[in-house]
Amino acid sequence: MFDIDVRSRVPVYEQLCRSVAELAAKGVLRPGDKLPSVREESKALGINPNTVTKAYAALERDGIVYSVPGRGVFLADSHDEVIKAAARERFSDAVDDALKAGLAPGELKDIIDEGEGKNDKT
Amino acid sequence: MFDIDVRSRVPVYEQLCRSVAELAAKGVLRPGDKLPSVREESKALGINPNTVTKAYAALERDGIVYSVPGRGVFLADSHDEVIKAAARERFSDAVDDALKAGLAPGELKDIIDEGEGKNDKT
Amino acid sequence: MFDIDVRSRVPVYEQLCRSVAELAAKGVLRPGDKLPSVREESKALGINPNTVTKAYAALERDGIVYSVPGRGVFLADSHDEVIKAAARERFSDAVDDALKAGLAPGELKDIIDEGEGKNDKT
Amino acid sequence: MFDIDVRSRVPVYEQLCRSVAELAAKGVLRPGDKLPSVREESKALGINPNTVTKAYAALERDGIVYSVPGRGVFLADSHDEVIKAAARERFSDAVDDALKAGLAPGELKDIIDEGEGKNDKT
DNA sequence: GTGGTCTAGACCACG
DNA sequence: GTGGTCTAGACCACG
Repeated sequence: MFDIDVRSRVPVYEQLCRSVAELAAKGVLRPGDKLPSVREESKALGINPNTVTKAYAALERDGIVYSVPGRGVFLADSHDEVIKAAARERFSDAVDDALKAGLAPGELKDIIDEGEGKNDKT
Repeated sequence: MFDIDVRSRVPVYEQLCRSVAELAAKGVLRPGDKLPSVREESKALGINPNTVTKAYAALERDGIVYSVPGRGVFLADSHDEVIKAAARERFSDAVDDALKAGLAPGELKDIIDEGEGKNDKT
Repeated sequence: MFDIDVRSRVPVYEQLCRSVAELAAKGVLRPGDKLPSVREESKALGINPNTVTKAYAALERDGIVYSVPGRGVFLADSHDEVIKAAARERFSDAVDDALKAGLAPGELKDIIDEGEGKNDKT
Repeated sequence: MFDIDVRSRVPVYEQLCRSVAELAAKGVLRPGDKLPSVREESKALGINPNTVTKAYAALERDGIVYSVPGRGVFLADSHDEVIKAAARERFSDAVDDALKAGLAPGELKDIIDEGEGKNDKT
C-alpha cells in the first residue's frame, strides 16, 4: 500500500508521511479510516518500528491523523488544506531554485504539463 | 559575493554550490573567471576551508568549474546546459511531489507566476 | 580484505576505490553486498574515517555503490559496465602516451601478455 | 612546438617532459639539437620559468638532455632506450590496472588497434 | 550504530 | 600562494 525506497536521500519516515498524504489526497484513504498498526506497517515495509512511529507522530502533529491509545491511528477530517499548504510551500521553494538556476517560467510550465501526463496512470 | 546561511538545514557546501550556479546562470560569473581561492572564500564566509574545498569538488565533478592546482578554481565553459539540466530534473521531481499531494497543475502555474514576481528585483 | 599502501603516491582514498572496484570485477563483492562500515573500515586499515568516507563518496558518485544513512554502504547493481567504461578510458589514455613515447603497438601487446601472466595467481 | 594543457591533472612540468620525449621519439628533435631557453619557453607557453627549469632538470636527471652552463640545454645522444624504458613501465602499470578492473587482454589489444589509428595524423 | 557534515589544523606538490 | 590529501575529533539525523 505504501511506497518506500530506502535508497532515496529522503528519510524513510518522511517518505511514509508523504505516502499517507498522497493516498489521502487521492481519496484512497478517507477520514476515519484506520491506518495499519505500527507493527504491521514495519513488517510490511521491512523497516524499523521506530521509523513508523516517528512518521505517525509527525502526521499527528500536522493534523493529518489522530491516534486513539489502544485502538490505533486514524485519518483525521479536513486534513486536505493542511496537506496542500505544506505541498504549496515546498513547491514554491522549488520554483525559486529553478528560476535562480536560469530556467524560464514558461519552461517550468512546460515541465508541469509533462509531469501531468506521467501521473495519468491513476 | 556568496550567500550562506549557517542556520539552514541545507548543508553549507551545497548552499555554496547553488550560489555559484546562480551567479553563473545570471552571467555575473563567466567562463574562465577565477573563483575566490579556498582560503579567501573560507575567510570571507567564516567557514572552514575544507567546506569550501568540498563545494568546489562537487562543482568540479558536475562540470561547473575546473581546478588548476597552484593556480585556482575557474568557471568552466558550457556550464550553462549542465546547470539547467540538473535544475530541470530537480524541478520535475518537485512537480511530481506537488501533483501527488493533490495540487492542480493550474495552481502550480499560479505559484510560478508569484515566484517570478519575487525574483524581479534584478 | 582491502589492500592499502600508505607509502604509495596514489592517494589512500583512491587506492580504496580501486580495491572495491577490483573486488566487484572479480565477483568477490556482489550487487547488494554491504561494504564494511566507515568506522570498521577505518579501524581495519588504520586510516581516518574521513578518508574512508571520501572513498565511499567517490564510489557513489561513480555509481559503484549507494549509501543508506543509518544502514550502511552497499554495492550497486549493474556496476560492471560503469567500472569497465572508466577502466577502458584510462587504458586508452595510457596507450596514447605509450605510442607517443615511440613504443610500437606490437610491443604493447607483448607487455599485455606478460601482465596477464602476473595476474594468474587467482 | 610543445603542447601544454594547464587544466590537465598531470603536472605541467611532467607534460613538458613528455612533450620533449615525444618529439625526440618522433625524430623531430635530434641528438645535439638545442632546446628553447627557459625564458623563451616559459613565455611561449605562458607558464612559470621555474616550471620549465624543473622539467629540464628532470630530463637531465633521466639522461634525455644535458645542459651546458651559459650555452643552453641540448638533446642527449642515445636517449631513446631511456625514454622507452620509462614508457614501458608506465604502460605495464596501466595494463595491471585494466586487468584488475575486469577487462580482457583481447579487449586491451583492440583498444591498442584503435589508438594506433588515432595517431596516424603524423 | 550508521553515514553526513563541519571544524581545526597539518603537510604536500606545484608554481 | 594554490589546491589536494589526511588526521583527529565533534555533532547531527535517522534507525
